[in-house]
Amino acid sequence: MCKSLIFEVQNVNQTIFIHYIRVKRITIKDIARDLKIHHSTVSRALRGSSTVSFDTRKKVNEYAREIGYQVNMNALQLRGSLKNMIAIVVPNIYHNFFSNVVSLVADLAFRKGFVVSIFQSNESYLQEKEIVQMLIRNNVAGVVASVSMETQDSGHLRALSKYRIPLVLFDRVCPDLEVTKVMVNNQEVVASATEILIERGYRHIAHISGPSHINVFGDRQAGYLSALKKHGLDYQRIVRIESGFTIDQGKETAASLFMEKTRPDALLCDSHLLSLGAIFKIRELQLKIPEDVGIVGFGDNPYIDSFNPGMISIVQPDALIASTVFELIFKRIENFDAAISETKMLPASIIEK
Amino acid sequence: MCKSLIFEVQNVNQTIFIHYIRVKRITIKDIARDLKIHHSTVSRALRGSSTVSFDTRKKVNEYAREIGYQVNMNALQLRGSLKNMIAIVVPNIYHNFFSNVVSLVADLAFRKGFVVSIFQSNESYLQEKEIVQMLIRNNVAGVVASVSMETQDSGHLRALSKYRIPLVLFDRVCPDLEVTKVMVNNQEVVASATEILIERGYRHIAHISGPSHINVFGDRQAGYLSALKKHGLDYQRIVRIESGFTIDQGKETAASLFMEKTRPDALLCDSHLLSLGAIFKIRELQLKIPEDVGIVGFGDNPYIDSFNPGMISIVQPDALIASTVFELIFKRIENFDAAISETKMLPASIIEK
DNA sequence: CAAATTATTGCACACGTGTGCAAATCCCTT
DNA sequence: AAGGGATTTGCACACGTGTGCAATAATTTG
Repeated sequence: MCKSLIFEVQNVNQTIFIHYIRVKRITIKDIARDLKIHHSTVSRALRGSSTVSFDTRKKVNEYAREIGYQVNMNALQLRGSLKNMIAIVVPNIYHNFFSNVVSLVADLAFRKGFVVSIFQSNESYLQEKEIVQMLIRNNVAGVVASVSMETQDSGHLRALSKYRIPLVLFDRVCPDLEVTKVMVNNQEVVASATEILIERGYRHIAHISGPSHINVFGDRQAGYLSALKKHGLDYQRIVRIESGFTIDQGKETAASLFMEKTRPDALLCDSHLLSLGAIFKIRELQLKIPEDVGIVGFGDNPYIDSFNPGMISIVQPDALIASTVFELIFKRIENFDAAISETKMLPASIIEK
Repeated sequence: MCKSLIFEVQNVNQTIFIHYIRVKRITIKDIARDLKIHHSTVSRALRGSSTVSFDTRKKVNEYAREIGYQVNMNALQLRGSLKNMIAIVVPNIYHNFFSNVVSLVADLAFRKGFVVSIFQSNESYLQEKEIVQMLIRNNVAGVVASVSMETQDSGHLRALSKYRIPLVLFDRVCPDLEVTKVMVNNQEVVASATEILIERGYRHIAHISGPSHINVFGDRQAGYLSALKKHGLDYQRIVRIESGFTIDQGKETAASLFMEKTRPDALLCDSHLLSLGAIFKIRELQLKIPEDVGIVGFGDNPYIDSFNPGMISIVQPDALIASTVFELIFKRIENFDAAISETKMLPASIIEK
């Protein structure tokens, strides 16, 4: 009944064994046998075809329900390369920004009858590549992604086009890839936030950011620099963090910045967790926010503001991003060539405390 | 090249249309044709069979890589009901507890070569049922789930057994279902937390909980009541919230509790978001924590404690839960009948501030 | 009542893959 | 050169489903 065979597969960085299990499932042929009719008739009856007599249709549907028949999607998809799964690939889901967007897109897609799968790259290019290849193997209808920090090469994403699987990138995108994109006006909003700091009198503003080859961070760094230039400030300091953002990194980076000969009096943090870490470190150092140090963070945590740590928050339009992303991927699933290379730029807002 | 057909499908509560797209993909037959050999030889070559000559093997693999061939998992799964996808079904991923556990299980599974899909029931029984049926249709290797608040009937989960798809429930489980379970000692830890409140002098302790038919909440309510009884306290007050937990609900519930004739002097909150809401309301009312009101919350947010709102946190062992869950689902994927109806009870801990 | 029309059902194939078995090719030995 | 074993390749089928087409059954028509 249950025969198990072992299968060698080359994974990210190790050879592992996948155990494939063989079990028999209830099929239309079982129904056909029991009802003494042909399985093609069963198929038509289940699809509600009017070429099947009402009696047969009724009998088949009732019996199918009785024995708990479920169609085998693999057969269905194999037959016609039928697809009803949308995959979402994000660096992680513990950043509220990602889990919010993912949640919202998933709900919209579910309502339209799609199955939504969520995948985490863990900010690893290799894992991201592995995931994308797996998605091709699994015949997904469409892919929504925000790339990892390590991702510079976009070959794995190009492969999706080869298989005519539509792709929509959001937030973090590949600049060299001509594909549907949903982005936030990072440069503009960070420039504004920096100006707010300047207007409030801070003169030594440091920017804790990510690798500049990622549009999100490159744009923010450009916005930061343009604001400094506009106001003729000399001091400029960008710390680029290459791996994923954590609270500890926020703490450490803040600590080392405060050790530098020219101490910053304001921190512009590109991630919610970084700003939290920075705040903890600042409190440890017995400094006050915003009197001693100004903080700008990305407030993807809806309730953190309620603790009123005195920071300025840049808020991304999660719901708008999600609905735009879904609208575009849906359009492209219906017609692969539609909205290709379309870029939407959505406005972030700033909450001053 | 791209023929699109429309398909009527009965969804949760509406009839919707799924657009199935037909595209042709690169197959081993393409490789066979180009290399003028039989597709079965290609198949063997790709699998690294030693019955294929070294030259042919090399030629095939190089060509496959060159044209970007990816195996069609649908065909693979259809052939032998091969399965390499683990599905995780949770009420949502915006509660840190769930996103943490999901994240960790996903990573462990990925390392073993499984593909992990994450699904949200949104605390809805109907959506949960829909998801589970879809998982059966899609031939998953195993299912990990934490049920929605609405889930009382477990028929949809039983259906998994019929198809011999292993199931591991964690945290919120179905009491009437004989299946592998990973739980936390809720009753015990809540009893302890309640006793801590009592020892600190609080006498009117209210409990904001969930529907008692869910083990997690039923157990916690029992723990709460047993502690009160043990210390001979009269006041007992349980507010049962039937839908998902939000910050606003925490606020509202706290507000209404403080309007009652006997005002509670401590709140035991069954969710992180509930306790946050309660804290905000308490601050609004100009009350102090812990002087005026004691708060116990489920601290599934690792950094919230750093804001030191003066609360007592019950911390669940996320990593241990995740590794236990994965260990069990893996065992059951290898052998469906192993560890069935095994129940693991893991210890939560209390952080006093 | 026979013929024509329509309603219903069965047959066979395709989708992409892997594998048992047979056929074909190769190399070695005598 | 012929036989024999070992190596390599091809053939055919199965997995579950849906659909064009043909065959049958039921109904209507003249």
